[in-house]
Parts: sequence; C-alpha cells; structure tokens
Amino acid sequence: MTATIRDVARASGVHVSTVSRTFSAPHLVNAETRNRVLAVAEDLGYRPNRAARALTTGRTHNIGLIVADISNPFFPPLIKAAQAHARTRDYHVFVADTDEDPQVEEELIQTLTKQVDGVLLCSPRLSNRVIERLHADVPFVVVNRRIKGMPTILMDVAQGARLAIEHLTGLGHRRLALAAGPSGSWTSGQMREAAAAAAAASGAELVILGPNAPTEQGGLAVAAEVVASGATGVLTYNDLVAIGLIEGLYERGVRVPDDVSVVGVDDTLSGRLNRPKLTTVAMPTSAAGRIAVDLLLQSVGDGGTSTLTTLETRLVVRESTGEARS
Amino acid sequence: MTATIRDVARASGVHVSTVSRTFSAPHLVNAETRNRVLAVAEDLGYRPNRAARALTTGRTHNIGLIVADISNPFFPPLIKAAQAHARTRDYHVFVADTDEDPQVEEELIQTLTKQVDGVLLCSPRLSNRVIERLHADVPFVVVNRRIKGMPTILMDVAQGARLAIEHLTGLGHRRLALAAGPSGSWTSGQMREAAAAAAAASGAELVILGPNAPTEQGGLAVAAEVVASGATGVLTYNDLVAIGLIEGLYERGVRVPDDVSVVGVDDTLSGRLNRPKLTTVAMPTSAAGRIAVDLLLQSVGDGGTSTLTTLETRLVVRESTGEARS
DNA sequence: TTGAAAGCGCTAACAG
DNA sequence: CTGTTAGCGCTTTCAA
Repeated sequence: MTATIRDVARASGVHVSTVSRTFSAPHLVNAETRNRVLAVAEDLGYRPNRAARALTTGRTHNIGLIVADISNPFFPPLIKAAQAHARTRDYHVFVADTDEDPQVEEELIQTLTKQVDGVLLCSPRLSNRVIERLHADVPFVVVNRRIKGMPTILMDVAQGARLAIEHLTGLGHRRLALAAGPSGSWTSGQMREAAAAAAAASGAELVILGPNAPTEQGGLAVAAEVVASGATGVLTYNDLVAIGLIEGLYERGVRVPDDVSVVGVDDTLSGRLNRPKLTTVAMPTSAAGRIAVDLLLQSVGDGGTSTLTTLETRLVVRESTGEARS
Repeated sequence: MTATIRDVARASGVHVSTVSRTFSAPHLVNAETRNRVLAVAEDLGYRPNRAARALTTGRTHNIGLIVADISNPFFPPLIKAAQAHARTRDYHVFVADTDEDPQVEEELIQTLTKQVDGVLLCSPRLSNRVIERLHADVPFVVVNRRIKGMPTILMDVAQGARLAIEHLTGLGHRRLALAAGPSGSWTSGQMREAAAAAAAASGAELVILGPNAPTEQGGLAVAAEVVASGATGVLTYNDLVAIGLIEGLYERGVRVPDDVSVVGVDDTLSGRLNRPKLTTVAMPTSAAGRIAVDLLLQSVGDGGTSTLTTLETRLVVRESTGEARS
C-alpha cells in the first residue's frame, strides 16, 4: 500500500541506498539526483518508515511520557512543554496514562521501551526497586521522585510551603492549618515538614489535617475540621483541595478571604478561574517538562549521568488570602 | 544490551524460529521445549521487540490518539476510556497533542502512521481533504467531525445546542448570543446552525459572536461583545469559554445568572467547580472513547467500514442560568 | 515438532 | 557521488 524506499529507487532509477541517503544525509548526494529522488518520492507519497529506520540506527526519535492521571490538571502544562520542546529537537512524545496503577505503569514502560529512546516518568507509582530494574532497558528521567542513580527533577515543594506559611503569618494569621495530601505522597511529606518548621519559626500554631484525597472532594470533606480548628489561614495540598475547601467553607457561611485565607498549590487553570481567584504556590511545570526532555535526550546520547535538578516554586498572591481580622 | 531472540535461541539450544513460535504461537511448540525456552527467556529478561515484530506482521498493537489540546478538560475522560478499553484488547494507546496547529497535526499523523495500526482523530483541525489523503496510509476513526467514507463518532452537538437554546428561551430570554468556537471546528459549525434554527423556532433573536479560541481566554475576550449585543442568554462553544466569559462579565459588573444566563458545553470538572456552577450540555465522552477504539480495531481488521455513530447529549442545569428579568 | 531460508524497510560501512 | 553487501529483530513459508 504505502510506497517503500524500493519503490522510490526503482521509479527514479537509482539504488535504494541513494534514496536512503537523500533522506538521512542529503549533503552526500548529488543535487540533481537528490531533486529527482525527492520529486519521485513526493509523487509516490513516500515517507521513511521510522520504525524500520530505528531497527538499524537504534534511534526511534520518540520519547515516552508516563503520567499517573492525565486528568489531573497539574500534568497538561508539563506534557505540552515537553512535546513542544521535543519537537524542536526533532523528537515526538507519546503520552500514556497509567490510571494510578503500578501494574499498568510497568506494562506501559515495557511496551514503550523498544519504541522510544527514553521515558519520562512523572510522579511514578512504581517502587524504586522496580524502576531501577526497568532502567536497565531504557533511559529514564524521573519527575517528582528522588531515585538515586537517575536523572531527577524535583520541584521545591518545601520552599513553596515555606513561602505560603510566611505569606499567611505576614498577613497576621497566628492559627494555621495544613490540609495535607494522601499518605503515600512524597510531596505531601515535604509540605508537612516545611510548613511545621516555617510556622514554628514565625511563632504561629499549625494543625495538620488529613490525609485527604487530592481532589475537590477531599477539600470539601475537610472543611468541617478546618472550621473546628479555629484556623484563619490554611495551606492545602493542591488547588483542587483548596477549591473544594472554599466551597465547603462557603456552605458553612465562612467567607474566603474575609474570615479565612486559603492557599493552594500547583497554580492550575481551575485555580485561576475560581472565584475568589486562588492564591497559590506555582509549580514550574513547563520548565520541568522542557528540562526533562533535555536531560533525557542527553542521557540518550551519553548513557545517562545522574543529575538532580531542583526547580524553585513561586507564590502567586491572588484573592483567596487577606489580612487577619484583629 | 537487551536480549534478543537470538540470545535466547543460543542459550536454550534451539533455532530462533522456535523461540519466535514460543511467543507468537505457543501451541505449535512442544511443551517441554516451550518451558525451557520460556525459562531461559525469563532468565535473560527477554522481551519480544514489538517494533521489529511489526515489521513482518504489519501489526504494532498500538493505536494513536490525537487531540488538539490535552489541557482542554474535555479530552481526558475520552482518553482514559480509550486507553482502558484498548488494554482489554491487548492494545496500547499513544496520545499526542497538536497544540491546535493543523501543521503539527499532519506531521504527528505521519509520524504515528507507521508505528500504530490506526489513529483516533479527536476534533481534528485539519481539512477534510488532507484527512482523506492521509487516510490512504492508516485507518482512522474520527470523533467530532463528519467525514464521508470514514468511521465517525459524533456527539450530537446540534441536539445539545437545541436543548440549551430551548432552556434559555424557556426561562424567558428573547435576546440570545452564541459565543462560537474556532473556525476550523466542525462542532462549532453544527452549533451555529442548530442554535439559529432553535432560536428562530422560539421567536428569539440570536447573534453569533466569534470565532473565539476554545479557551478561557476566548471567553474573556468575547465578554465585551456579549455586553454590547444586549443578549441576556448566551450559549458558549464549551465550558472553558463559558467560565472565561463569566469572569469577563463579572469584571464589567454584569452578574451571572442575575443579569445574564450562560450555558456551557462539555460538562467538565472545571464547570462543576466554578462559581456559579455551570449549566452545561454534557457530552458522552467516555462512551465515545470506548466506541472509538472498537471501531478502530474493527477497521484495522476488515479494512474499514464507514459507520456513523451518533451519541446523545444531555442538558445539566446548574446555577449559571436563571429566569430573564421582566 | 523443529530447522533453514527469505524477507519486512531501512541504514551503514566499504568499494569503486 | 553511487552501488554493493550485510544486517537490525523478528515472523513465516517450506521442508525435513
């Protein structure tokens, strides 16, 4: 059905290797010949078969990107940045969703292994041990998880939590709460520690509420506890939780930011669209996507150095926080 | 590095073809031999190279899924449903984002063509002509666009638009606006026609505003025109536009639903979390994802029958619409 | 039930 | 600058 290199060779009266060169090393072929081949190829609708090419070159020019849940608004910016950046390097990105299932994740990695030159693991759910084993077959770059011996990109959640707490105490809030994330989350652990330390340093009280589901439901559910705690400043695991919490407070007649200030994490679209607009800790997701691709292509080239890249976070003050009432 | 079929053959003292059969047609090989081969393979960590296999069989057992914008919350449920369903058929799904760019879309399809057995085109931005040309090289299933000769899944946007307009006129709104989508969008065209017809049938006026970007920015930008039009009931291209529009109206001191009623389309999470909660036309996205995979695998098998599947939509009334003020 | 041989579409030395 | 040859990892006749 589709034209192959041989069809083009035949139709243009040259050997297949000349056709091959026309596409993979054009400068090595006579301009005249090249143009003829190109014309014939165009005419036949010929496209080099990248999979076949990969068989001999060992380079597919594809990279895989694995996420736990594509519908988590945290991921799309990272994915888009990775795709866009990869394209400038003549690479294509295939995204796959593991549905939060480690088994699916492993299977997906195995499948991808031979069809891509490297894999970007974003917030993996697999154990370090399994990841290390799989790593023998394909280069990895890991985002949001520290695994020794692998290029890793971390977003500095601890710093973000600190910024948020300082923002809150700066506004005069003395009684704070943290609506923590799921118990298995590395990120949530980081937040707890950093928030506790920052609160202590400012002489404020901090109660930790949770674990909570990392969703709007989780936020809705924790609202009662927040009210009961008497906190006037709350840091949440992510924007979704913040939005749910604000909704829950609202239903109880508690106004944000008039009565209680709320800070989210991630700076997702949902947060920007919420009313009140969320004050939130922005994660450098796009940068992470770009850098991840660079690291990956680099380790595809040289076999993989283990780098740890930590990206700073940033506090975006919008409407969900305000001064404590005296 | 990775073990090949030859390594396994050597290590287990059989010919490569026997190893091959062990994996692709186990029943054709002696149980004893098979077990030995399997053991050795396991031991060597051998995995058949699917790309190489595809070279001879012509089946990659992958399908491609192309979307215009992965961060549009409309897509994730469709993607997840497609992935989950494909897995039950022993297929994997590779997702790619075109960034709303027809050129990128074409390039992506070309790349994918040889690495997958078929492609799911979701809300393509490419012209029918180009799609038809590309179709010569790989089976397609198209979602949200009618192209003759191709298996197509349509969500009945026309019906949805009708429901929305009738809802609005039923609330007493006589002056309506449609915030249309991008010019390349088939869906947007459907909405225009159906909305115009429904408005006329109810004796209401309808102005069409746009084209607009299918995003929150698009909604924000069209707010001024909506105000200028004097419309009190607005149907938008999708939830994102609705949310942006509500924000834009709010900034101009126009209240929703008190002054103006707004209806979105898609029933996304963002819409459910927005305040006011969006009245919206719910699209059967998960069903579309599942059915799309079935159709695609079917046409991979038999060469592709052209089926038209139309899925019904449903109006979800929430808080962004209310009675017209007399 | 297994082996031998050919070939999928392409690239990569090596000659010429 | 171009043709020859060999081979990437795998499947698939065809014989044995």
